[in-house]
Amino acid sequence: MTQVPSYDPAVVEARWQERWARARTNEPDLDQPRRPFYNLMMFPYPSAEGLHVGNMFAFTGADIYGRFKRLHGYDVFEPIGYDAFGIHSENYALSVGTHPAKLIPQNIATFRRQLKRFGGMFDWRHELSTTDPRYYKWTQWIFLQLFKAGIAFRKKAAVNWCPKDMSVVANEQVINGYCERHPDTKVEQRFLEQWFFRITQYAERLLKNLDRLDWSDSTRTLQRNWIGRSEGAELIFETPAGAKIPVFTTRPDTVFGATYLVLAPEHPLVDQLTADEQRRQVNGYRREVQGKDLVSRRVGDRTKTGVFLGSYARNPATGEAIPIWIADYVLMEYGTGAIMAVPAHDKRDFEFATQFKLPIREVVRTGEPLPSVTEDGALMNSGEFDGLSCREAQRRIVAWLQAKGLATPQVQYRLHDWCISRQRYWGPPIPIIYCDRCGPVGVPAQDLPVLLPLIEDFRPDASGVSPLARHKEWYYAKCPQCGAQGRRETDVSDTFLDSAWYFLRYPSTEFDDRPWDPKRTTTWLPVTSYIGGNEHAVLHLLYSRFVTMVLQELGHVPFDEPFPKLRAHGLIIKDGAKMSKSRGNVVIPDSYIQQWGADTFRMYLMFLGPFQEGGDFRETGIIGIRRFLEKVWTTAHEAAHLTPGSALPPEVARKLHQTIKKVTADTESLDYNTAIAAMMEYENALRDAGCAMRDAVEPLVIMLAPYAPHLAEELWAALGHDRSIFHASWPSYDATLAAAGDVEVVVQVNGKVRGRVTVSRGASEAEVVERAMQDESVRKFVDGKPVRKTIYVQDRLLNFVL
RNA sequence: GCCGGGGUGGCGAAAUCGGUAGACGCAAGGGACUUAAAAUCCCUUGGGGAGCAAUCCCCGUGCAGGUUCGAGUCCUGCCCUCGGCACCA
Repeated sequence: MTQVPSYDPAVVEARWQERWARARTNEPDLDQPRRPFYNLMMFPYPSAEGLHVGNMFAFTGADIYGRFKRLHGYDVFEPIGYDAFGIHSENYALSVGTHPAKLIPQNIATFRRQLKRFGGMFDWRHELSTTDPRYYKWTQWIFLQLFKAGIAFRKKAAVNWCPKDMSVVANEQVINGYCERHPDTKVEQRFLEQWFFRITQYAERLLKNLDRLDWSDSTRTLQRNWIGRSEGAELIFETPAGAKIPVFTTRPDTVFGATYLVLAPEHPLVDQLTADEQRRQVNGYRREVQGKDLVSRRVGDRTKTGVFLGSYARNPATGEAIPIWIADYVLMEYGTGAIMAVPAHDKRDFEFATQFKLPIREVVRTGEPLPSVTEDGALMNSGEFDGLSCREAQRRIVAWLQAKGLATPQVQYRLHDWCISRQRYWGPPIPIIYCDRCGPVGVPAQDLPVLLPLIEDFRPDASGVSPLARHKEWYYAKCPQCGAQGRRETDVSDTFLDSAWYFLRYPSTEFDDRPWDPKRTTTWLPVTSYIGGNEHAVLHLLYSRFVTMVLQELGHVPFDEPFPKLRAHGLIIKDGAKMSKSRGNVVIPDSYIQQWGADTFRMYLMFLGPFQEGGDFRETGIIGIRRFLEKVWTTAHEAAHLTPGSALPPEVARKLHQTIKKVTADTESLDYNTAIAAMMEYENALRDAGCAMRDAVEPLVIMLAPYAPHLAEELWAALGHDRSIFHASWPSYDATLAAAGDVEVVVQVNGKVRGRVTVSRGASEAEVVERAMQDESVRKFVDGKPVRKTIYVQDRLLNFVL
């Protein structure tokens, strides 16, 4: 018996991590790659608790894919960085009383240590942090490109305002209308002038390009629904005084049933349309709505509220005067901020009309009870259009009203323009100087970055002025155009802007005179494979696509889609919910790695369930992976002591080729759990056959390398190789051999399994029928009755229908 | 309420094209080895029933229907659960 050393993951893993770093194993030649493969994973937000198991699940899955491609001969570039700006860091810093500029480097140091310990194939030369001035200089530069192109603009928009914090709070900080930090304080709305990006201008392109992206269908569906294209028409309702109220509707066919109008409370025409006797009530309602936070205005079936303005407008189809109301279920942000209410055929309008006793007129006969929303029906109560189908009527009615100047066909998107202003401290300052004479002026490129000053009192105070505005030496700056004294923009930008371009920066991190090097960019981008969480399926991905599209239009990058191939992984659930600090269910991987080793823990996470679906974190079962690795360890060491020569036993050879086939396919499709199961089966087969031959073991060690890289390196070296296993090639399989061998065909009688026959693969139907009829049990159930029909599925099943 | 996932043994799961439901692993039970224990190895393990036995029969993939020779897989309606959300006209 050969002497097999014992497996000590701590020693093995430290050894190989040190060797990888020394030999620069994971640093591809970015300038002269033969087969570049940009393997990107969504960078983490470096929280104070450290990298959690959910992060590690994501990174392991992405790393396995990168290593798999490396073994296929690609020059894999796998960078990592930190998305470290934002409200979370700032709030955390406030709560512990330490400056974020001090906290973040600590957090990053922890993350870096954890990322190195788990054995990711990261190219550490290209690490980046969004908080680094060398990085956010270019975030600001991108803002300026959009500003110059007219894509960045200012407008007023509502924010959540906590009177106690004297500060803006995010939607997620609003709990049932109250401030997260002050449970007794109601959050209000305030209207502030803010910077927006005109993403809506790109809605059609963002939507259309989805068709050619290699993304999962569910992610594309989420994006499509978010963009929310709907076709309809803008109809004009005129008041006796001549005011024109445009409304957007997807159902112009129901215009004869529009019995009142509803405007958003913020609608600019409300003042003008309010009758004197209603003014007090209207103003009261508007105040009430403004007193509500933004969050409680969304979601769910709420009781409808609203107020009559006391005035009327003319229905363009019927000519009758219908009342005008305001209600908070109509949003200023969508369409024209006004709707024609058709209570008979819209659920919300129906509820509202019922509550306020407004007339309901059925105009589509559908045979269903009101409100009937289907478009399968014929028009009624609609004058000359009676009897038409809804589709037909939509075209005809719009054409008819259009001729009278009262309608325009229109496409509306649910997507809003992107508000990038944050009334906060911890972010990149928006590089704008306000000048009384010149207006908002962009900071010249040579003056970038506009450094975020390291002020101690970044806490919002009672003045209600942004923290940055209190620092006069920073706040006042010369107008770049006329030289007069100007004031800096004191808002910082959204973290989604930081992460909307980080993939462009990674290959070019060493350049300070350009955001990305053109040659590096054409060599490595667009990103070959992007893997990240489904929770970012909408915002991050949409914003990145938008920024890339604009940069392409402006001539800065040669492609308009940054992520041609994307795969979304599932979430790791703990105690019935995703891991988050607020839920207190965060699991940190360190102790598991210490106890079991990174390789075991990586594989354990991947074996938990399907990578693209995620699963519940639990602690039982890690031992199973460890046992498997120990078995491979033993088998490989035994093989190392045998002299190669004789051919593999046929059943081992067959199983080997079947395994290579399955592991190759499953790893490519990210079905890591079943790939691991296949390797386990193979190792079991080797032990059953008592076969520890080099030709049987080496392919297994290579297949294991993406999953358990340190262990694979160690075994590869033990097998006598002196270069890293990642210079080896992925094993190929012989399809004929993989398909060889006998198969068991199930024999059914009337759909029930009554017997099994073993035949050689690809046997003819006649042969299988003959064999099946010899089976006693099958004969018993056929019982001499005539077989009406025989169904044969090659190599699988035979069914006699009597 | 809307959008997108998911629901299969005691547990995590597998079944890739409508064709043997439960691969692989955990846990549990039994056995071998050991002075003993740990580790390791071997066997059993969806539920119910028949048989001395080899073995055989019935039921079973959230619920109720449907299509089909055949449904975990397809269709209709519902329930539960996770993630996202901006009552989107």
